[in-house]
Amino acid sequence: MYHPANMLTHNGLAKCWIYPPELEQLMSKPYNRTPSPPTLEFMSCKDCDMYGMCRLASNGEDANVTNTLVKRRFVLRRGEYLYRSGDTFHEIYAVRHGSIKTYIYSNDGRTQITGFHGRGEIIGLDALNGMRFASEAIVLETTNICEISFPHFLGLSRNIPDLQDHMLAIMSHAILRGQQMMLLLGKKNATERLATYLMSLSRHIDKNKSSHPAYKLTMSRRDIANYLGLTQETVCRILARFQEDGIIKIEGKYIYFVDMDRLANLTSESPTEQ
Amino acid sequence: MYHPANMLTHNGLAKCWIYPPELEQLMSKPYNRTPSPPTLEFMSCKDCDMYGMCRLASNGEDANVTNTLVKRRFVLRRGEYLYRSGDTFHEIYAVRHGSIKTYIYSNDGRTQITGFHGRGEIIGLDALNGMRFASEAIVLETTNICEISFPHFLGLSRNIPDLQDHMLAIMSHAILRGQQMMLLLGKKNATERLATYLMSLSRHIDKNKSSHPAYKLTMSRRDIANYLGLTQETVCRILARFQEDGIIKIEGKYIYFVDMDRLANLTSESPTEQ
DNA sequence: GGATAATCATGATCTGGATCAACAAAAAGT
DNA sequence: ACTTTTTGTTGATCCAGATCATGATTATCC
Repeated sequence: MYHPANMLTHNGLAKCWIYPPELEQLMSKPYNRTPSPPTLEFMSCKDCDMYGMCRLASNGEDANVTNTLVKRRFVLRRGEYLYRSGDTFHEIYAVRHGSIKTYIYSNDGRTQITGFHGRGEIIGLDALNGMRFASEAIVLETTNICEISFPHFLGLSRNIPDLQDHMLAIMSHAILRGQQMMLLLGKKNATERLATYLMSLSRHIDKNKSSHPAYKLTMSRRDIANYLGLTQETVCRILARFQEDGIIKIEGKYIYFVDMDRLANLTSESPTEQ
Repeated sequence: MYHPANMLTHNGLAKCWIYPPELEQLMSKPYNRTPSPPTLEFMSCKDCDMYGMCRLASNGEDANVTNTLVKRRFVLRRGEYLYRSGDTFHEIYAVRHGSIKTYIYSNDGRTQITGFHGRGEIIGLDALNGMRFASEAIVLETTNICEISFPHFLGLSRNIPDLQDHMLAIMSHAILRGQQMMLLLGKKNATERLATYLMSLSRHIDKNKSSHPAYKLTMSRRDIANYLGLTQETVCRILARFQEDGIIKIEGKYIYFVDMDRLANLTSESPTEQ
């Protein structure tokens, strides 16, 4: 399997066994070479999109307490790999807090980013056909990850049919997402791609940051461009135009959504649907 | 849900209950407005990629006889819909023989073909999140379809864990396919796209047709172009160039693979993998 | 079988976004 | 604090593939 030279280490050792929320919070605090990491506020399982699934596994009891599905949580920092292509598959992962990018290689070394994954999202599902990861997952900011042993999950789902149904729905959703990306890459122009992408961030938007809903872009312009089948320069230019037009406002890594209706219109999708 | 005006009828009535192979064969024979339909040779379940799954459902017995998983088979003809976007989801479908294209709409009416599906492939898996079809499936030639009731499947898989695993693997594979398409649409040029597409047909290649492996293109140039994020004209030109270069040979709807090694090199993927 | 409509093919022109280039700003490292 | 590296920004130029146009085949329909 092709791997271009890469400075980043595969820090499997950064993983550690499950620990109480207070300690967890402490562990993700500012740390040597990271001047101002995102503050990792305490997050209850109840705020996680995976809560439904975790609760199903716990027979309806509070998943935050029972930990039936998730046996292990750990923290990874920017630049660390969660898995690499070719790794044998044992676990799937849920993002509890933070963000991760996944990408694949063409055989001549070009890469295509296949997704940015935020809180509550499950990744690694592309590996369970073939039992090896075909993609790579790299962490974009200090990220809290729930690890789910796949054999353990299968065992649980034998007795809890709803859990199986839930997984099928999640995988079906991933297939849908792929189809939407085919539409974006195959039929939309650069402006529409950017607008669609920015709108898709709205799910993670922080409404308490300022007068306008804000989002912290943990990925670089280059990453966004790669994901959308464009170049860095084009992404820059279009973001600048959106800002000139008063649709967004950019301040460093933060993007403020000033006029989301207008942004929605630029996606070529009606704003009500999604 | 958006539906552009369309001449073709949603012929749900073309469906009929399961019937013996001989009758089945008879039913798909030449028929009024179809001057020379593809001859539908008798096909045993053993030749179908779904055989493994059907046999699992039948507890290892011959699926051709037991019909545990598939309760109904039917034939659709060119231009008929298998399902349309917005239809409520009850069944998934396996292509037993023939070919089907699936596509989605952007909200302003552009379409993106999301796949061409041949024998042994399962379609409809994108619907089980939301329980409505998000895509449309239209038949490209006289096609033999196995219908699998999804609730029935779920019931079976409760008692047959391997069946569930098999389904997860199939869905995982569909996710992988989507990622590969993102790479193709996001990073490959027109020549590479065509070469990749033609190579992907090799799975269905008929080696007995002539001196060279042959494939009958049941989809139009326009469909291929749409699928690959190109225009009709570009597809035409590149196919013509491939022919000039002695890589393929085109005769009407048939394409002959003259030099598959050279074709594989043009995909940007090493020929050994895939 | 002959009219009509799709589909396919190929040439001429145009353009959205890539590429190239040069610098500014921010991170990371010492 | 100061250097080095990475990331972001903006302008000038170029080109792969879209668009436009026209005719040749091939299906479809009555």
